Amino acid sequence: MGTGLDLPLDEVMVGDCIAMLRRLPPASVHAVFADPPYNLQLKGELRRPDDSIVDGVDDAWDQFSDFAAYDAFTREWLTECRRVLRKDGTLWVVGSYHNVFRLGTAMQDLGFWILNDVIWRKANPMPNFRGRRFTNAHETLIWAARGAESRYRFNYAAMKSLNDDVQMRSDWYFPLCTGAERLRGEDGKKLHPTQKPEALLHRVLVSCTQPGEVVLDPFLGTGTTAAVAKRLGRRFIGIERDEGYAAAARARIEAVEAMPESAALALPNKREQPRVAFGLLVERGLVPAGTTLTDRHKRWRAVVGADGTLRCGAATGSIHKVGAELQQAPSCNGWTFWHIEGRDGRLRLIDEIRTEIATQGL
Amino acid sequence: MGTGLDLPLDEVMVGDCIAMLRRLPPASVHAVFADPPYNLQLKGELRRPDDSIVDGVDDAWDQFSDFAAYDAFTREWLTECRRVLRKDGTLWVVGSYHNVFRLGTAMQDLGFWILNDVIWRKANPMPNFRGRRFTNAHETLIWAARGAESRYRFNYAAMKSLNDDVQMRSDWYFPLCTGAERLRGEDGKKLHPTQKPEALLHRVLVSCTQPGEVVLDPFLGTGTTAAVAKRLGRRFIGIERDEGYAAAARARIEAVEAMPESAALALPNKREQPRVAFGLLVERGLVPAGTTLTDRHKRWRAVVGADGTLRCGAATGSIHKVGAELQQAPSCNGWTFWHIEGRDGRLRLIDEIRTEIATQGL
DNA sequence: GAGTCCTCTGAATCCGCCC
DNA sequence: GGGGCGGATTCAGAGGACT
Repeated sequence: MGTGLDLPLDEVMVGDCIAMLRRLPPASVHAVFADPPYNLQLKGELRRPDDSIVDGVDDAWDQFSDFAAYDAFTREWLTECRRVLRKDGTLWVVGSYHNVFRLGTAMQDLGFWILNDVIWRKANPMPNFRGRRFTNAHETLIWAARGAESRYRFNYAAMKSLNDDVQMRSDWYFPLCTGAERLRGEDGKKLHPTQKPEALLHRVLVSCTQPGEVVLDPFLGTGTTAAVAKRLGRRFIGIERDEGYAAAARARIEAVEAMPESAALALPNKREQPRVAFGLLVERGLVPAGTTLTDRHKRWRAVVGADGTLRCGAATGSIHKVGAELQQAPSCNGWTFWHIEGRDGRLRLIDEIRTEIATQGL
Repeated sequence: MGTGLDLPLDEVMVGDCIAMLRRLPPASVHAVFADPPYNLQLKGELRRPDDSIVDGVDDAWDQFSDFAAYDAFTREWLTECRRVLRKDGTLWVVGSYHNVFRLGTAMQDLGFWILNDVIWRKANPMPNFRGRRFTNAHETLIWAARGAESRYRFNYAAMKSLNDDVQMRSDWYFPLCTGAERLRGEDGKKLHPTQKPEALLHRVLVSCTQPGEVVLDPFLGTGTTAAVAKRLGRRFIGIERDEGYAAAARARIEAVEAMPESAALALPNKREQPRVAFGLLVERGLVPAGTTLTDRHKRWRAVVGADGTLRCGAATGSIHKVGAELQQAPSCNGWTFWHIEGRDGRLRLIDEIRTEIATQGL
């Protein structure tokens, strides 16, 4: 990233988001979180969702022109975000039924590769006062990679541990942003109509970034994304059109303290942990050459070679290859297939021995 | 509806859905439920950690060359559905992140007025076997009126009583269609890859139709929509391209018995409603609408309504209220008063059924 | 019969480093 | 960038077999 010097890190830029995005170098941020304005079709003006909805737009042409204007705006900022995103970066977008279908369609058309749609289930949504619809109790987030070929980051193990050791699902349950977390003016009125809860951003950022990586929010508002990014040891770039919101965001971010990096690091996925060769266990004498390994049901037995290969009749090769060949399976994880039989007859998985050596260092 | 004679009511039409839709008169159905192809575009095979192969949806009907082809198809059938829909009718569509954004965009472009997006949270989704994404644990339904000016039907009180006397939210929790409900061939394999649970259709149809009204499903498959419509005393029109699916649907529908109209009617206005979600047992089919409940001495009998109320002569309302009224008592715990009579004449307390479902979760 | 264990399966855009 | 291969990866519920 030779253009790193051009990145206005940990700053809030004030101005039109498309113009500001154009100032940023390409392929420079690891993640984007965007909470764009909703499409309420009046005079081409874009409004936030708690403004009153315009009724009586029954002219198909008007509708089309309004949606067309929103779509054009959407495609423009998404295009710039995609340019600024690194090849393996991912992008999050939030919306409700008013606009989320336009967002998702535009993303797919521009080449983004959708990974999940995630539902934020609100613990305390506003009731439907007229009793004419179901209580609108959720918002939708779309998570997408820059392209279908991206090798994006997903902190699977971190998400699993956040969720009591079962896979994190696509439906998340969080309260609205209220109480002390909600930014208010001196008059006690909320500063921003759609301030998102920090817990939501916490999960988003922990899921797809590491400390030190750069998170961009083109619709920063009062700075939830930046505040959570700073606390988690991520760098941020915020863009906000409204000077008042931007000022509130800066003050809020200033008051945040970053946690120690040891705490901010996501639990490493197993793929990211240092690899231990089976040969190392042989060299160290933990699985001496000549040892006989067997599977869980003691159906097959194979002998360890001095070079870390296994031999079982004609089958010879890595612990994985021999395991697959014996089972006539397309593949096999030898670590979780082969056991050592102790003197008492008890079986011990070779993966346990690997874990020991990995935690002891090298 | 002067063209009523042309409506092929309570029939399964076999053929291309667009061609069949064009045969139907305009403004003739009250509701549409559509579960179109998702355009999954699966590439290679996927294996579980135990090396078994996932039976993915790779059927020919789900193959489209690109988004443009899928969009064109979508606009065509949606256009015909809108033509066939009555002015005040509503349309439901189901999708996943692969296609739902295309669906929603097309609907808005065609003039549909979105009322809600509803999330079906799956109790038992398939896990993400490679640990590369969040578990895809939901599907999205879009509910829309024919136009912004439609005076559509929403059975608010019925939804509220189904939901423990609290407004029904936009996030619904149901198990997948498995076990006895899942249609299987003689080989024991599922007949259709994407059969929807009847509980889902129960809630959909009770929310937006009345007995006698007409429900159209242009992608009928093995007939879930029609079966639930018949049980609820609604008329149906089903369109299915595959003769095998259509035959299975016809047999399934034939075996369904309509509940008495008194049970099928949604409550016209607010009343005292069940404290506990008795309605959940109704939706899940554990205490089907139309069932007759009786007390321990078989002195009184009352019929279960589709919205979770009880009806016994003039007495109508929650299981508790009706029990109290009949006994002329100040109060009554309906859970420990009402029984279901089995075929063998044995009585079973509804509280036992509640206990079962409560321990199973939600 | 009660309890335990095992097997099967569901709308799935499901790996990544090294050579 | 393509091929080879090491090795990482699952939850809930139903149903059947077995103790």
